[in-house]
Amino acid sequence: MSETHGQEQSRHEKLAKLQEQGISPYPYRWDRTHTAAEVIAGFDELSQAKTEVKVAGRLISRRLHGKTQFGHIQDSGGEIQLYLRKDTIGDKAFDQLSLLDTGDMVGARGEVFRTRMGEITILVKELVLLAKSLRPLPEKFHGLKDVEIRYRQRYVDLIVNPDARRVFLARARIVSLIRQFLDSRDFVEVETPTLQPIYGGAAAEPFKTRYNVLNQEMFLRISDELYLKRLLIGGMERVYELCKDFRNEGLDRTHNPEFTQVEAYQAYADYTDMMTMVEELFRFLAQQLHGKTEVTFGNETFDLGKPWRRLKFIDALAEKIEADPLKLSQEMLEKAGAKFGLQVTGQPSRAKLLDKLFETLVQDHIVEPTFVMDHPKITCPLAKTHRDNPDLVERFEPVVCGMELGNAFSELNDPVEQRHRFEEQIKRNEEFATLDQDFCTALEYGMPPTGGLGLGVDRMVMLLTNTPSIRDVILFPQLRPQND
RNA sequence: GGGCCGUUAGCUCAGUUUGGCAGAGCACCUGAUUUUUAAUCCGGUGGCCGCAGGUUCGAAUCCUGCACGGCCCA
Repeated sequence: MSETHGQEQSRHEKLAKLQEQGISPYPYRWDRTHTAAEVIAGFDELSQAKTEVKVAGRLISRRLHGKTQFGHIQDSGGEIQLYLRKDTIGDKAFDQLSLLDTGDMVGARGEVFRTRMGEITILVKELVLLAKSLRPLPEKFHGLKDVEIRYRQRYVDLIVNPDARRVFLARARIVSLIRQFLDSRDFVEVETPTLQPIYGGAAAEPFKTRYNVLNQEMFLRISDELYLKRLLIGGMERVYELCKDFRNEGLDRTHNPEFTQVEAYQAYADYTDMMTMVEELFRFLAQQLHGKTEVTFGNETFDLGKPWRRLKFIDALAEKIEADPLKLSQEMLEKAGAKFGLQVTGQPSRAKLLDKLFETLVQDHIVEPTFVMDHPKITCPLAKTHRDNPDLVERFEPVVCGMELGNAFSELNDPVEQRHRFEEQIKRNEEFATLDQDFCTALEYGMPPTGGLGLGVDRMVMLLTNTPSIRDVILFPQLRPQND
């Protein structure tokens, strides 16, 4: 056991004294009858009938007054004040209160009343220690601000920062509302492999692992796309999956190596249907969450009730570089990149250069909800060729405040073209290009025309809760290991 | 990958410019206090100043390297 000092030492001493006195610091259960919120909501009835209530939670504050004590306990839905009197709980029990600390889990039994200052309070007849806390909590007034401790010890953050609790409750609500939205449109939720023998569905570096029994290299999925499309081939006309994807890439304000994505595929639809669905989904989420469609993110406020702006990839980029991006050679693209201060590592492909140029020159400056649409064909092997322009694909990315929220296509369902596009990608030496033979085989059985959509749930939560860092919407974000 | 900033008590922070006893508030401990609520009042405890080197009579402070975190750029 590690050495303890100061406040921790004092708590260990109290623990020992409790045990000497035959008081279990870690009893088995407590029959709670009411939550803090229920006591407050039911106050009139409870106080009138002098109903005895049993509450439980973490003791988060104490105010000692000689022969009385006040304190608050916090449970998952709120706080309630406790009032302890020596003449109510008895001399011995009152003396034993000195062995309690803020941070301890306790159960309290008593009657409800309103104090002189008007606060609903429990006059405690019995106070039971439910779990001794051996470490002091951060100070209540300034809270816990050190972001590193907040992320590394999220449990402490959740105890002391109401804002952290608010964001994660909102996240749970958003996830639930996304399911509700899709379920109500007859989408079927499915589960596809996280461990995949070949990765695909995006251009990203995968995490590699090994399945010993098969002596086979495996990958954590970077996307669910190719499995979900197999289900459309199998006759499931509307499917979705809400799960973690993994990308072996950098860490920053909008990237975590494991992140949550919802992917939905709808047979007989195209990307314009997916645009409508995105608009409806965000309108629904904002309305359900905030009671209005106006959303504020940082300094920007916009109305998710309105249709999103449509911005053609090629037009927007052409305006910035003053040339037709489709007609520029590799060398000219590299020159343009250099001109605008782009630093692309390794040997950048044409597709990557176009993407980077667009990101820097256009996407980062987009504020209002926008569908960036009709990308150059080479940037994406899985989208259907544009019905009006053979050099483009029917694809769009929802972007808000420079943040890419997802990706959607009219899904390519021509098996011959699909195989060709994969092969071309590999021939061009695109990073992380793969050819999933079984997926190509599946397509040969016939996939209906399909609209597909992937949305980054973490970023959606950021947007809808006005949280600028992805680490504040992921309970346990990735950090570098501490070495000590 | 590059630049800038941060790391001091359990927590929130001063102190670094100009080297000279390690500080405050809250928390904690002792005492007073039977309707308080950032309770109040008396007295007290608590430090690997992120880590490792260097300069100096003397380093939290100056220099070098490293770690972690944040912001910006790419």
